[in-house]
Amino acid sequence: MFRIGEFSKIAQVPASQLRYYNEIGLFTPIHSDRETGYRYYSMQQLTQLNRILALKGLGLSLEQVKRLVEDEVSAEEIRGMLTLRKSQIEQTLQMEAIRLQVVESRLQQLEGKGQLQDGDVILKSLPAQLFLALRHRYHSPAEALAIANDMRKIVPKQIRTKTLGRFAAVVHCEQFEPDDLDVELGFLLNQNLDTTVHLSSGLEMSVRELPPIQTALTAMRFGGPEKGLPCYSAIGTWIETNKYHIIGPCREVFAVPPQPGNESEMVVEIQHPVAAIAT
Amino acid sequence: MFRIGEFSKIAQVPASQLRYYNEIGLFTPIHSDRETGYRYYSMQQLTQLNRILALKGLGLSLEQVKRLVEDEVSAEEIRGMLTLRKSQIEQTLQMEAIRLQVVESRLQQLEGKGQLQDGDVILKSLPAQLFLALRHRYHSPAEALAIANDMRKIVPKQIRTKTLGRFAAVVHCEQFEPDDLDVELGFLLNQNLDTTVHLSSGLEMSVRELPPIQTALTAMRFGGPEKGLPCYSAIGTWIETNKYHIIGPCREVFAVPPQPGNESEMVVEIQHPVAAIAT
DNA sequence: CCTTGACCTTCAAGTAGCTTGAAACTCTAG
DNA sequence: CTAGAGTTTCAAGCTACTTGAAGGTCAAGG
Repeated sequence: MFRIGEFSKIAQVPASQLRYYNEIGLFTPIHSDRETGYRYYSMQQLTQLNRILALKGLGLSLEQVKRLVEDEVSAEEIRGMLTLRKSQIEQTLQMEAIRLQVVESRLQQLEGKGQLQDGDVILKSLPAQLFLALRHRYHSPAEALAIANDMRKIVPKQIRTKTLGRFAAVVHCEQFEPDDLDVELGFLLNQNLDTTVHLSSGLEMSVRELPPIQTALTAMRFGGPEKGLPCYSAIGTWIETNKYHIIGPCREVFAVPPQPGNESEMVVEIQHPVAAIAT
Repeated sequence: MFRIGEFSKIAQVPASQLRYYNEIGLFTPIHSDRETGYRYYSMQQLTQLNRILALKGLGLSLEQVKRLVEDEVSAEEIRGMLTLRKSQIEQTLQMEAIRLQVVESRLQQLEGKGQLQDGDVILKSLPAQLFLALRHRYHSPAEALAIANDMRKIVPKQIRTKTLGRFAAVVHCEQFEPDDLDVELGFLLNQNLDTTVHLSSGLEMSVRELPPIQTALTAMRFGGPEKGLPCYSAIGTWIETNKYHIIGPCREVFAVPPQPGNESEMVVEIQHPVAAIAT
């Protein structure tokens, strides 16, 4: 039998942690002196402690570890816990990889420019997104606006509010030509859907997945498209000075959609997928 | 100007979080009503909030984010922060990858056996380890023991206690033959060292790195090598039933080294690198 | 036998980044 | 004027511990 200090040295675990595990009932000393309160551990307990630490090392919570070592758990449940944990790890792995990318972009940006904050352009990484939308060629901005209004009237009646995200646009045409606009309009979704939505014009919206964007350059536009110039020029300047290039269609996500009556109150996030030019 | 609820919907950030950011002075509403305490935000603040969320998304602490957006920070410092963060991410990436491996091993083990706990054999993953050691062929266990005792007397005098880890052995010989033991004896290290240590026999210990073991099968031995049989047989059984194989030399790490006088009190962790047999 | 110092005890508070809840106040539509 | 939605502050809770204070215990040396 060893007192807590010696046992902690042998097990390479801080004594405070052993006390804590005792407190929450995860790992109990083999004997506690009634009079003095001293905890006593035996070498045989090392095995149990190691098992606990191994399970904890997989990233399970102490509550889960406790259930596992107390063995009130079927093989089925264990499999469930581990499979869940596995997918969690896979997810963090992905996310961390993206973070690394963004951090690297930021560092590169620093090299070129010496500061982090350039006007109101922000570097982000965007996950994949479900999108209930219609891609169409419009011959005037007004035509597009009409369809958009139609969508914003019809869609919320057919889809649960919870499922429905923000209104957004993907701009497929390379340049802005007012009489030939190739734009995909629709709603971002929070869950998958298996429906299509028919508009009054007979056109049909369907669901597809927008791919993730590892590095997006974003800017906020307050007001209608006429306010867009400063944003686009800020993004353009950024791209030029930092030696990036655009690698996909631009997205516009409406934080505050245009309300009939005061269209100029809208707020839009402009998202441009970019990448550093290989050097 | 928007009240907190509406702003939180637009920004997609819970109101509680906005209140918290206000409390810690990270993101302050543009106006607070003196009488009612109501917080009011403006659309223009979306940009700032987005910047904050982007930096936080890189995994920086709110304290760090605060310093960055308050802009009391030089480009040099930013670079430092980001480079640090980058290496942290790289590290977690590595660790998570290993966790994933171990979880997968565990799951495979479940497939084969239907339970997690097999005697006292535990699955671990071990990081790379510095090792101050001497590899030598011994012609009897007693000879090895003598060298070990020599090491345990001489080394602690020359190396700081803080640097010195546990006493350990790597068993390079495939089978146990008492008159031809190829064993590497020495101390695990907590920091790198640039010295060699001369033993009284004239032999010399030097530092090398033990490679990491992604999946190790470990068992605890309480007592001398004569107590080893149950451990090795438990490990062997485990390997057989779970269709694994051994992929490297076995290690023995001394949690409680043999004390002259009561050698039988020793506690040793046996570590066997293994991998699932490809199916 | 007593003291000294190492070791142990419990209890409380602190960590990060929030979330949840309670009790009370404010605003807006009908 | 009132109901109900929205807001406020304050407190506590979450995880897995760590740190510190105040005080009790133990073994060795004088």
